[in-house]
Amino acid sequence: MATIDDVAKLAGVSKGTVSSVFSKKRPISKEVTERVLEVAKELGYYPNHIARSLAMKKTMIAGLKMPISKDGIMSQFEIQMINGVIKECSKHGYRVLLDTLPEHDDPNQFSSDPVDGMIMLNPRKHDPRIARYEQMGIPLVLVGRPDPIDAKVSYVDNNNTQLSYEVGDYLLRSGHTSILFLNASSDMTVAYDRESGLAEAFERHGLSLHKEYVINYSRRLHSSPTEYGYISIHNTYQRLEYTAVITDTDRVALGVLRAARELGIKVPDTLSVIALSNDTKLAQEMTPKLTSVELSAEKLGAEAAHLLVEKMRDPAVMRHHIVQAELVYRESCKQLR
Amino acid sequence: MATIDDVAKLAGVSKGTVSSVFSKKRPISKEVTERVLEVAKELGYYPNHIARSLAMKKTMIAGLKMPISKDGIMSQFEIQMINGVIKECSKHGYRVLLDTLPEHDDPNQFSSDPVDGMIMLNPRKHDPRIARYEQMGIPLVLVGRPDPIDAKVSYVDNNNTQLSYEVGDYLLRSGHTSILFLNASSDMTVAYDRESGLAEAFERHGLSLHKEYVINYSRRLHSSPTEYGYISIHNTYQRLEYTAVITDTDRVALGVLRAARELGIKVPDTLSVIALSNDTKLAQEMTPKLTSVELSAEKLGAEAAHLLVEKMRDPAVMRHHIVQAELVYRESCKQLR
DNA sequence: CTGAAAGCGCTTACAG
DNA sequence: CTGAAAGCGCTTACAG
Repeated sequence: MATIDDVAKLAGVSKGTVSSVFSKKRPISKEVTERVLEVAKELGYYPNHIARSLAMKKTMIAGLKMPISKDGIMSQFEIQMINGVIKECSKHGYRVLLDTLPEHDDPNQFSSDPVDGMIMLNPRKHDPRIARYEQMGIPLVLVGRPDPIDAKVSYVDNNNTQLSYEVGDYLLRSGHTSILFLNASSDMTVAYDRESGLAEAFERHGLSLHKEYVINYSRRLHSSPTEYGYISIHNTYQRLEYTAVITDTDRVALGVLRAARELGIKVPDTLSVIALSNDTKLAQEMTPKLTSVELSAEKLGAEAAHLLVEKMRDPAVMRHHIVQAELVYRESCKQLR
Repeated sequence: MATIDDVAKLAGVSKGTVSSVFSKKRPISKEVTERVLEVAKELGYYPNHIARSLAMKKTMIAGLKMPISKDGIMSQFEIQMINGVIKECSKHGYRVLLDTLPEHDDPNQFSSDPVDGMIMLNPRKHDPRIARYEQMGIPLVLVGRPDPIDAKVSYVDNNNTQLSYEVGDYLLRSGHTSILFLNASSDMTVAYDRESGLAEAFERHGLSLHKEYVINYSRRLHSSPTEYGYISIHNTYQRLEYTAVITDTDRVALGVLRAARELGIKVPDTLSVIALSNDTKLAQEMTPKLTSVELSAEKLGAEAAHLLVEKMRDPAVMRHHIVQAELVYRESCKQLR
């Protein structure tokens, strides 16, 4: 393919002039501009992004480091997060490089990415990569908090514990005292955070969260989140007699609603339902419309990207940002008093 | 940050030697290797990907050209497709550059991407970018067929026309003669393809597809796909008296089911419902379980990536690949005879 | 407004 | 096994 040299020669000008015609960084006379453009078109010349990046030390690309799980499945949360990153980046003229390649065993094989900055998902404990990006002088923003917490690194995160406290408090204040909690899979830190938040709400109301009212999703036991919700209601409703159920996601709630319909339980009249995340975005399209928490995975991504953009402008910027998930009241909960 | 020169000097060797230590492209003695590695570590040296790319004319990055809609929403189809692309690319050591930046008005501003090849979504009619990538010598694979069809470009696509023929044929053979078609937005080529496939099925059965039985989604008129399905049933059921409805996606079907419930229409007893795509993956979690088409968006992405990897190895490769969408029979359709 | 030249940080024949 | 030098295709002071 044609290079800047080819164009310069054929147009009878210097490379610098051709460069300026395309970058517009210094004024070029109209005649010359036209001649260069014409020749460029004739030759099918397009500036080489890599060469330009090398010369300018700037790529206008933001990296997103996101190890892909072995089964290759991205969660809805990840997907929305990516979406947020992309939107925010493209707003500022950055493109996004998805780096899903697994880490090489040999740290010497570690190669820099052609990026101006990096967003890293789910940092591990004592993640060595954090120091590496520091050394390379690549601005870094984490999604999820660093462990141990490091005041020198920027990150964004959700307020999971506080959130389930809020949800629990809302239901308890509404007069519900017996609440079924269909939590996330127990190996997720978010499940832990949520349970402790909910337990705290119970305590605050002089009650306690009974173990048998907490069920965890299990990929092994449940064929799908919806099935998980469906089965759990059928298995427990007679026995436990709760007046409200908190579900992991809206998909789980979908199963709860179905089971309720079958059992003749009116939602929200005899059973209130509330979902801790709005995965499928279908909450307001259900019958009844589902009261749910907007986790704002997308916002999380957008905030991370926003922070990164700032950091790329000024590497001294250092900040933490907690994205407040928001409880959206719709039609699936009822005040008992 | 440290460069190859710094390392070379401090280790008392040439740049070429340092280069070889990292690339392992030619053997370096053990002593020298160790010395270089030590110095590199001390200096915090990591090879510069951009400089390497320029020298090698190879980036190990695949581009994914995907204009982001103004509201910034990616459809489930796009998301799954991206997922497929990423999986396949990372399998072959490629990272993915998401290029969501809107096309610049000025074609002279068009800049090459730092990629070894490109996957482009939804090519437009007479898309000028196709020729551009050709000129730049960048291997290109389209997702969706080029318009007009160009034998020189590689692409993957669904068999949309045939598929809706199949769906129509299935319903007609089942004894349905009056079918409502809630099609995609009319500006999408897929909407055209589907309608012509369905019309063909009608003809084959000696019938014809009446215009008023075909409704197109409109972002302006409908607040959501689900709403589109819901409203459309309410607006037409008394007047048109169909026994089956084909919907654009499963989300539209969700609205249809809700409207049917309200109107006391039994699905599938008095109304059969079938969705042409399985966007939310909720088809089998609905009540009744929805008969729907599995478009295999992810497969589409993976196939595109696979083709691209081949093309990057050998630019002469040229191929079309049709991903067969599959009609999955569940519980929402009834045989009338 | 334009040119000549150095420089960005690597790789790669060529030589030894 | 290693070095010196040219080259990848741009940008950017410096000079005029």
